[in-house]
Amino acid sequence: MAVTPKGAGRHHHGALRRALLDAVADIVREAGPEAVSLRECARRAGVSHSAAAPHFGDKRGLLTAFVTEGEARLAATMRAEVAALPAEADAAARLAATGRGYIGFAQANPAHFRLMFRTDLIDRGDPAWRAAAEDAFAVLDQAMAAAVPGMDPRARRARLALAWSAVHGFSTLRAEGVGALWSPQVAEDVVGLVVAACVGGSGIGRASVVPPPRPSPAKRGRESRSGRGGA
Amino acid sequence: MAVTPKGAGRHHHGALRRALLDAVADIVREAGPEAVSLRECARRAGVSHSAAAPHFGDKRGLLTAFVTEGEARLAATMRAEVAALPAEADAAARLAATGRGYIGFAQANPAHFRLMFRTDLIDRGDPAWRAAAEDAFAVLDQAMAAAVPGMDPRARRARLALAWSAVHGFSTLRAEGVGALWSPQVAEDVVGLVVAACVGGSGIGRASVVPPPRPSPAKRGRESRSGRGGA
DNA sequence: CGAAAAACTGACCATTGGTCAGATCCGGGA
DNA sequence: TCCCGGATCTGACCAATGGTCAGTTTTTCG
Repeated sequence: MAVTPKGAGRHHHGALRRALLDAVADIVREAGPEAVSLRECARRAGVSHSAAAPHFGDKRGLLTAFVTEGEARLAATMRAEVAALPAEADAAARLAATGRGYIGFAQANPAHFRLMFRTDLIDRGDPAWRAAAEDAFAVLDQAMAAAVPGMDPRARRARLALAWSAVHGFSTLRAEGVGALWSPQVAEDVVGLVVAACVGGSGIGRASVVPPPRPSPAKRGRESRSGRGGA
Repeated sequence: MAVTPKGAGRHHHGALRRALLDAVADIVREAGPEAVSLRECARRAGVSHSAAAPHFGDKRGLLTAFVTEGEARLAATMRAEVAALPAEADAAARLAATGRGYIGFAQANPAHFRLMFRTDLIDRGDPAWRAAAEDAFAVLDQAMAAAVPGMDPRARRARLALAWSAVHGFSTLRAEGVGALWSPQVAEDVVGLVVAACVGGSGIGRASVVPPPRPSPAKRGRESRSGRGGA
């Protein structure tokens, strides 16, 4: 259908849907999730504020579509972090990479991340959102399943909850501006501790964790890629 | 009402400040943090919406005062959980109790808890809020310090970040309605895992942790036995 | 070509937070 | 006693927001 150059253009404005979503992204990036208003989005897209209704229904619909893209990007970030691992990386290392991906996404897109968990602003019944959220969760779930194979359900669920809670809590506190003293190094250490707590007692092969509580100076594994310090 | 038995009343309304804060608490409890509006609070207190200004300045001031009380109650809840421990409880058990207190407060007051971390709605420069927040943090900080004495700074900070992130993430996801499948048992298990990860190897005296991942020796089979997407 | 369908506009409404002049009440002086 | 200063509160205004609706414009299709 339609030989219109952009594909979806009807009025003199093409792809309004995309333009509105981009406007949301801009506003969120510039001024935080609270600054997003239907009218400002429409203003930036050059249309009247009523023009969004045919595409998204209401503000909640617009924001739901926006955070749905966020879920997809979160899942992609986690998968990319795993894919960047050397081929011989074991399941624990892949679980750690998944956690780094989660935290990394939240750090790179703090406002977007915050909006993704504002359940009052999004429609959690939306099928597209639900699918995207479940897919993102599946990345973590499968990484955990691979890291602790054959674990009994209760223990496995506890570890899944721990891992998700830890990376989510870390990301949330950081995005919200609390605990500003936390550096990327701390993030790395937290992920290491989580993986260690999930896959076994203390010393796993790869996940070089911060040393155990003995004051004696144990060999602290040289961490891989956490070059940048301080924040 | 009441001819101001106490000393703070001037107009025909006594303690307006307290009445407004109580109104906030009611609204938050009944309809969530987003439903709080200056006008509705004033309506419930029986005054015009401008009456709040002399007491709180603006809406942000009112909410800041409200969440300041929340920080105090959070700290009190954590301390109470520790105090309920038998006298012979060790530092690890006290750390676990602190974590349970954090999660318990969030579960008992989900909307209040959510509001406490809406940094866009509160004034984080407010001295009273700052003091209350630091006091609440100190509870966790001191419990951790007692649990891992003599640990080097980096390792200690990583464990502090892990503990705070885990209990905060768990509480947030729960208050936000995500991960609804998580039971109190899961909360207990998560706290146990966190404490174990912080204080050392695996088995702490009191914190009954879920069993470690040693199900059976040689098994390398299906790892990708897909998990369920958490709704 | 013409009609139906969809996108979009502009106006209207209720509600919100903030501000302001002025009314009201309190306490402390003359 | 009378009256004034200061704080409290009211009612009115304002700008902005989200939602709705009738109507206009554009596209698509019969």
